[in-house]
Amino acid sequence: MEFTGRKADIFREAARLMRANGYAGTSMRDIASALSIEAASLYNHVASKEDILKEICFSMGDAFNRALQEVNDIYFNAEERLGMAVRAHIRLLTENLDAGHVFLHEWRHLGDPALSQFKKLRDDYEAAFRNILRSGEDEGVFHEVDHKFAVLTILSSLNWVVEWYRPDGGMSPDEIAERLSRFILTGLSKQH
Amino acid sequence: MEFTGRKADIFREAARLMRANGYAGTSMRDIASALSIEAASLYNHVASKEDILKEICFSMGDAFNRALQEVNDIYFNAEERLGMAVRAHIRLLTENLDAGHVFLHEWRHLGDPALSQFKKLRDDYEAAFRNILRSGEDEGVFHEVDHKFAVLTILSSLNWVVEWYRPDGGMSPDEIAERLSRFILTGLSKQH
DNA sequence: CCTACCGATCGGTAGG
DNA sequence: CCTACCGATCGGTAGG
Repeated sequence: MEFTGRKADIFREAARLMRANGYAGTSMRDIASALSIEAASLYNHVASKEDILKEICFSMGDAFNRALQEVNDIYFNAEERLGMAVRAHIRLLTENLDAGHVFLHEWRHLGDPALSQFKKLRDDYEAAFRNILRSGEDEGVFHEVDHKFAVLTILSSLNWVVEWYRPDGGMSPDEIAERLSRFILTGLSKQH
Repeated sequence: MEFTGRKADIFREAARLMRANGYAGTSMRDIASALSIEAASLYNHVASKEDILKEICFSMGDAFNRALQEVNDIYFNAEERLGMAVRAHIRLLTENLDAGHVFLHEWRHLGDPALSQFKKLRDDYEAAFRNILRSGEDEGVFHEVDHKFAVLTILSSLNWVVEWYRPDGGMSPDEIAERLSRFILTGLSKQH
């Protein structure tokens, strides 16, 4: 996240607490207490609790879209672009585990119009991903599949990383991305 | 879920509300109101709010383990067993979308000792799934992969179904299971 | 960034 | 299953 100073502190601690206890389970007093200030002082930096959620969700959503845009702007073949997209996705999630979790699960606490904007951001991302699958078919290297279904399945296996990834575990983010790419491309079976 | 009468009503409405608003975002008054009774009346049927969460999480966890046990008890080859396990998993989730969502995401609000018991239930399930992959390698039909990593990836793509499945959508649960099995086995690529 | 405070709502209990 | 209620905590504001 591109924030600095006090605001960054607030978003960081809020994301950490909301990941652990959910949006409704995290009070403004919890966030303030983590920063050793009073709850009322938070309102000098943010307008409301939902404002904090908005900033976290949209900063992550923007980062995902920018990263995928970059991958799709350069010319590479579909398999290379898939690998790059997977790596970028895994890097963003593993470098922002707390905000990533909030982005993936707590957005449902947004109210309109933020909720609709957020869904659009997510739809854009999925569309850019489908784009890669279509290229792969055009190049004759990917099976013809239901793009919507395939992208949801692929993203689900990427997103679950926030549930089990540990920075001090045995695998680096790029190693995880590499294995996921291979799995997405070739599957489990030897004979098909 | 195997409950009947008033208790079943409570669990059903609680799961629906907790899926939409999270555990902390669902009050006992919300649940009572959905049943047109007073909050205090709920305590004639359940001991506490956490008690409701416990029942939902454990009834789903038990159902998943029983289903997978059944698959593994019958003799079939690994590829058949994988297909049956996937189908059973998708059926359970799509038939219990609300409870499934709570099972997958709200368990973190459990306190010990329930939390530890729940994690054990989940670990048992993952172990039974790894069992299938090991059989597949022994039979020489599956690639040798990191079982822990592979099972997490497979389950993630199955679990994401609760996020996008709509009963009135175009795909039946068994159709979804069929496509997921194929994807898990063969992946996207034509040449590998 | 703080003190002091608002009305609303929370999980839960007593007693019937 | 209800009325009546408890102490605690909630998001947020006024005013400095």
